[in-house]
Amino acid sequence: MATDSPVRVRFAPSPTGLLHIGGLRTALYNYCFARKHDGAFILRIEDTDRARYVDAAEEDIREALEWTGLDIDEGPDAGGPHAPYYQSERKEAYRTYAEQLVEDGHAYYAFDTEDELDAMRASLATEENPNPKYDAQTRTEMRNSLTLSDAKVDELLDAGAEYVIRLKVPQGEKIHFEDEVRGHVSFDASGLDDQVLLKSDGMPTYHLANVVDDHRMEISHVIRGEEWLSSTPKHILMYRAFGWDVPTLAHLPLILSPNGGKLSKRDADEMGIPVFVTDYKEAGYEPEALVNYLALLGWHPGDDRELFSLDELVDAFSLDRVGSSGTQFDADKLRWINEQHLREKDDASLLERVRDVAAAEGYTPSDDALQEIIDLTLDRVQMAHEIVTDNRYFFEDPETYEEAGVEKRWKDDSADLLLAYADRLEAADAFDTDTVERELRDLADAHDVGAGRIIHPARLAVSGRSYGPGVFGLMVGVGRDACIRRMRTAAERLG
RNA sequence: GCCGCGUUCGUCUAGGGGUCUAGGACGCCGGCCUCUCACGCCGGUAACACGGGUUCGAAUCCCGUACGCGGUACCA
Repeated sequence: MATDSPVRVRFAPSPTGLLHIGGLRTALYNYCFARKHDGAFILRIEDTDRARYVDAAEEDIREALEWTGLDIDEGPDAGGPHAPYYQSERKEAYRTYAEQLVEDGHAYYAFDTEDELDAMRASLATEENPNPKYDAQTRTEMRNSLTLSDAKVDELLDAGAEYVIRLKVPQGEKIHFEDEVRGHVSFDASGLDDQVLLKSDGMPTYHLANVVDDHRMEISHVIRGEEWLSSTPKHILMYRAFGWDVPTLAHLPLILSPNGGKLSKRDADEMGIPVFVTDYKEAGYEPEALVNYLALLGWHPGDDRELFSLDELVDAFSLDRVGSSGTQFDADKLRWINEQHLREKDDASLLERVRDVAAAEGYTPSDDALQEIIDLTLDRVQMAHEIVTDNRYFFEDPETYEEAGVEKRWKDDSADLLLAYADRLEAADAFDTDTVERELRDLADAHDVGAGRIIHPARLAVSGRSYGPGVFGLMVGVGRDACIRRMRTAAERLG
């Protein structure tokens, strides 16, 4: 294993759709590992599947990485010594490598058509073995350069017949490797099939392109999802056939849906758990929070800390603290982490953040007013947008009054008390929390009632709700004219 | 079906032969604070999948079973 070489890791997504949350976590772990070891973080676009290629996917990946702050050292935009970073642009190079394998006896041409393959599988499939392989056994009965004469093979090749190149998996061999998160892993080669390396359209499969690129880009550590664990022995075989060192391997546990299954678009929608990174952005999560949460999903810092900035994650990260079991997504915890990050934001950036949110809702308060609203609401929300969307009374008069609140707090004398309070506020020579409170308490004394007798109706009148920030601050945040107006309106509406 | 990987509170996890009457966090419940709601603080609930073995001693090591997940494509 390449242990002394400089750390070079890659995030190698396939542009087949929007970037999945699991993909972002893979990118994050790679990023942290690279930064931790002063290595390089490389982005490589694995666009070898023409059929599933989605044009907007690459832009989405780029945006997701930028949003979360995972800076790329080498890649399509950043450039680098191993360009191009698109596999589709290296089509011919892979063919050369595949042919080299054929020449060396580690791979072979196969001319079987899709129908022939289907027929083979159909005839061999049994209940015991529903997925027959193209392996050491079956390849002897198929049309390939192992069963056909050299002359026939040349003839087919010359005639431009469609073919693939398949890996010639050795028989009865045990393939062992060390995984940084799982320890020792071994597979029996007879359980593998003769993996297609070069497709009939001339494109490499993932397996070929991945091994070739990881080698030529001098990737030191392959950190990827557990879904690749089963194909790792094929990759090892290829490294061996090429005579290359195998990078250090680390397979990350998969992210599961809260009900245990795979995190799918469908049940994610049903449980309000976005699958795509862009959906988190749209839902209003702080990128720092998402990153923090994702880091903790399958990795543990070794102490009791839970709140991390990206830099702190880098500092604390190590592969040997990555867990090996699948991990269920917990939206509540994410929200909690989001809340913590929101509170750690400095005033200026929080103000800017909330200003954007307000603007999106059609509100354009002054910075002073907005700052006041933030001060009043920050410890009552988990999401930035909730400062605005859960507290619209700062921007507009309430149209309705919370029923349970009215039931509980609105008494026979409430209207009269509020009317009197409104008059006092109108006459007051200031409108700050002290004045507002003093006027209220004086009024309560004058009527010989508890302050709550006015406080609660006032809150109801001004915000339409029975809960929220302390009334005095709330009223100042709403403003004198609006408060007076709303109290008089409520007195009229609620009697 | 076969192959592989996994299994500690509901969830994320710590712990990796004795320090474990199993620790932390989220959630949930209760209390305090209080004009309400939050915040904060205090307290509580709740787990070693099961069965065998090894050992003086097992959550920790081994085997088996169950369950979960992944793979089993000219998809990645």
